[in-house]
Amino acid sequence: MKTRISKGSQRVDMVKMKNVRNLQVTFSKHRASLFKKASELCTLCGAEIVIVVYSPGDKGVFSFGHPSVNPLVEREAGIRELNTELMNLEGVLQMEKNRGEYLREIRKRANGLFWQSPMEELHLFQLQHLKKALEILKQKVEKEAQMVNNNAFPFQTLGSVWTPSNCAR
Amino acid sequence: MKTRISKGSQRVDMVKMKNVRNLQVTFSKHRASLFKKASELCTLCGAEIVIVVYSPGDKGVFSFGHPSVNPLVEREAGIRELNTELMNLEGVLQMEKNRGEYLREIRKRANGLFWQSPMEELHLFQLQHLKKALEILKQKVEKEAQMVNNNAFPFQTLGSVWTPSNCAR
DNA sequence: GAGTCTATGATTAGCTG
DNA sequence: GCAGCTAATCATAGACT
Repeated sequence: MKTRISKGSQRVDMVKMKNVRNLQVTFSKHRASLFKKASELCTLCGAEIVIVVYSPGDKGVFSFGHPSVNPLVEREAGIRELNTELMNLEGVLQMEKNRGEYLREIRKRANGLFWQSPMEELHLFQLQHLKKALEILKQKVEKEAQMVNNNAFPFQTLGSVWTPSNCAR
Repeated sequence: MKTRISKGSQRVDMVKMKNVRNLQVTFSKHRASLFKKASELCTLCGAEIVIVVYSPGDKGVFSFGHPSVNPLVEREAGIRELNTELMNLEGVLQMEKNRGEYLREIRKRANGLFWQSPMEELHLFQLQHLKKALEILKQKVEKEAQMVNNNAFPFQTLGSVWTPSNCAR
């Protein structure tokens, strides 16, 4: 309660904001009020809102979602699955290459008569598996886009669900 | 300016809100103030924010993004690409099936000696193309997640970028 | 849909604990 | 990081244009 130079100037001199401590406090307060405003809008008008906030300096990620949605987690899961699928596809490619080499080698030595093996069926099975995985992945991405999870809980507010290392920024 | 019964009650009796007209007005006002608060938070603290709002009754989708991001459009594009890839894969599968039938048929009639054709190489090329497409798709999803576009424009506020039909909710 | 107006109450920056 | 404080500013429901 002493030497309050410019009390209550509020949004007038917001641009300066040099002090780090004050910046952090201001960020937290504004973030809280932003999420509060969002929840007001949800309950008031029945709207559905998703908010993702990257803190200054990329120290953390905060998200708000109603009626459901942890978009970060879901998206992260989607990326991980895409990576898995790519590795699967890589394996299929490698097998295909090996098989090609193998075939070429066999063809060099003997002509035909080695084609009773169920290689084609195995290969077909793998492609079908890959296709199924991609379809599931597609469904998840679509579900993420639609955001219809009708979660029972009114709001979700998550702080720093990603560590900066995972965030990869 | 006449018979103002309960002026200024503000957030006390927000729960009722029966009138449809007032609901619409309130939604617009609150949405505007929400985006304003978000932009304040951006400029104040250097945060990066993405907001997606589904209007009550699913009449439209509104989004706010800083420093870039039209997450809806990008995600929609991603889904469309996934669909394309799935159709490609479907085609590969069909070719694989046909090829299997063809091989089996040939094997029944003659033993070997038909394996000079470049079928394996063709097949390999298709898989490589598919893999490349998936990698590009993966990059886009990751880029979407990272949201580092360093757009020159300070803010983006988009109203109803999806029509309800495309929104598919 | 989007402004305008007005009284009222919420919000907030900077500070302390 | 959170909570409380205080004075100054802002936001907003409802009505009208």
